[in-house]
Amino acid sequence: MKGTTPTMKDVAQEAGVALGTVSKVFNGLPVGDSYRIKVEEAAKRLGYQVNQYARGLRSGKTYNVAVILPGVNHPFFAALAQHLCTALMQREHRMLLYVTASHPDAERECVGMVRQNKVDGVIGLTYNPLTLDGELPFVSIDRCLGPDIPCVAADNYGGGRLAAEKLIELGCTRLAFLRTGSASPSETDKRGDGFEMTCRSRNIPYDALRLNDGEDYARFRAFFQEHMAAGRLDIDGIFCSTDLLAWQVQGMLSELGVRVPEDVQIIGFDGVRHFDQDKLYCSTIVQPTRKLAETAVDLLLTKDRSNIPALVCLPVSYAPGGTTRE
Amino acid sequence: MKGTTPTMKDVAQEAGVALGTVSKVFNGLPVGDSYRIKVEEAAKRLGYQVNQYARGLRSGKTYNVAVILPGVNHPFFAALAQHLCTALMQREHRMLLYVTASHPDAERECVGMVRQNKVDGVIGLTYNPLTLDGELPFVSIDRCLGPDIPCVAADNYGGGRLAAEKLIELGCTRLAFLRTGSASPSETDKRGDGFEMTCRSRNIPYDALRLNDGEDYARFRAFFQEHMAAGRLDIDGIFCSTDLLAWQVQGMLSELGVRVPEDVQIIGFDGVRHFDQDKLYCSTIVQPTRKLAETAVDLLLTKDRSNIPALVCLPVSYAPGGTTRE
DNA sequence: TCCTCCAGATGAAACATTTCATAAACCGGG
DNA sequence: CCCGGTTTATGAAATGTTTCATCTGGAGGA
Repeated sequence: MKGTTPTMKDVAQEAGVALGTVSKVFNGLPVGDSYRIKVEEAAKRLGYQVNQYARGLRSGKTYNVAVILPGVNHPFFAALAQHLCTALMQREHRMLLYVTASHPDAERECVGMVRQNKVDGVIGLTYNPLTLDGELPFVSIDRCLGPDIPCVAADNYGGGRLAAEKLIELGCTRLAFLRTGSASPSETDKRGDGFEMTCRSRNIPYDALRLNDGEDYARFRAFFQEHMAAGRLDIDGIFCSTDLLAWQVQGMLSELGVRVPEDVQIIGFDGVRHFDQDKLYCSTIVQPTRKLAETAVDLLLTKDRSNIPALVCLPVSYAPGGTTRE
Repeated sequence: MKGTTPTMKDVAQEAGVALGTVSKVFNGLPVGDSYRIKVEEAAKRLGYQVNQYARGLRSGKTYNVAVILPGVNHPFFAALAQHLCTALMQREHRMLLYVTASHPDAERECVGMVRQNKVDGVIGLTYNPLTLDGELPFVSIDRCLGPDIPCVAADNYGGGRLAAEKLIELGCTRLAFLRTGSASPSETDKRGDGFEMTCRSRNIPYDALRLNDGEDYARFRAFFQEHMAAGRLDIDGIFCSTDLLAWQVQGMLSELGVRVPEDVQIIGFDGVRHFDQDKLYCSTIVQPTRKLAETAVDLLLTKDRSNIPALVCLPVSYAPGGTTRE
């Protein structure tokens, strides 16, 4: 017992081999079997663990990955964070989590800390393109930031189509698409685009109401009141760009005395759940959160960074959650 | 432009000073003002950032902290994670997040990774005592693990008392305490203890139903049915050990045709909110999540580890959330 | 003018690893 | 048994810090 944590040199001495040999064993490089065994046994005897900081210093590989999220309070981000963490750990990496609260300043600050910390790569769901200039492998989740930044996202367009198809299938004849401005500009729009395309091709009348950044939810309320002119809502199917919005719309409608799903059916987007339980907030288009996380990690850790797809689009699915007639 | 990231040596050269002087500047050690300025300007010119791995290797200080949580899906844990992250970043540390899903195996695995990663300390909300043997500074959140492990927790006992007092104040005459077995054994019990003490001292009749690990929620349903013998519920105030439970109890009661808060008032515990919005799930005893996180971080980063309090107990508060008459 | 001190700057050594040029070991074939 | 050729182990150099023993310059006293 030396009282101090054992080093590779100690292991080499204990095993009676050279320092470099021990290094190779712990990096999976080819080593003669007899040597490998000697080293492994010596390491176990001493309780040796690789010092990640020395490794990081010398080789640049640090085995940890920075994850930048707007927050972890929202269940979609929370699920993402959780799956990213487990996916990374399965691949022997650690997750360095930065939360930005969506402030560009905070995001910039994170980039500084990320660079300072010398991580192997960054997985981010951010608003600004994060000026990493290709210094570091970067994978974006749910936001296409540029041609040379790989992005993994749910099939937002297809999800929009699916929502429209479901509502029509469930008997709706007059639809609406509601969207908040706080979400990213490009991706959430695709949900609306898919929705509108389907409505048009099926010849179903619809309204689309997009809130700009900073605008109040009051506009939604006004929208509903307009459509209640005849005493009852003249819309019977609503697609909301997020479950959060769908949840709030439910509140507004119940205040107005409109019943869900009897009078109007609502479909949200995300597939988030109450607590970590099963219950959905509403009928919804479910994002494949786990698959998103795993794909992002795989993409990031791919050795050959020359031919990486610019966009991986994962399929979504429909799940009834009480705000539709099925 | 050298094409490679600048090192301290580069900064020293650029500033025309010695290597050690640059080091001192970046560690806040005393340096002559003229030197300090020269170094800071040179560093800015080169865009220099301290290499944390070299620093960690040499000095043992790594400026990152491991945070071990059962999960990040539950809004209470999510809020905790978020506040821990910001509190750490404010103190120039990074958060290495490990999620365990409450499996002892996963927790053990985390300890290994933590040790291997050479972090400055660990903040954990875990089930098992995490055999760190005082190797590393450790702060436990919400669970008292032992005499030499500092713990920061909400005032669970006081919260239980507060819940009982509120219900009584709001006119309840027959109370119940419900608790799930999945939460930690000791801490959640304190909530019940406080509740029962107050009921007893105020001479209010009450039932207490504690679910053991693995037992089904069906027992709660059975409990309610028993108490509906007279056609209507003979209990008019319920205290649930968590908001999650309160939420599910609401569902059961609405199935039974019991109205909340007209027939029975419910108070939960945690103070978690829908998404990251304001809306509470129920009337509740609010945990000071942010304060918990900040205290844990401060405790962990305290230099002088000799006289650290074994338990810091933070005050809770009551917040009406629709399941009480105020 | 010279000597003594002292605050403060200096740079070599150490930290634990990876990598690479070199050396040793091994294996067949003549 | 020896000799090329190939495979595999070796250990010194290098990575970017911090630390500490040493050195320097300047002020103050005689």
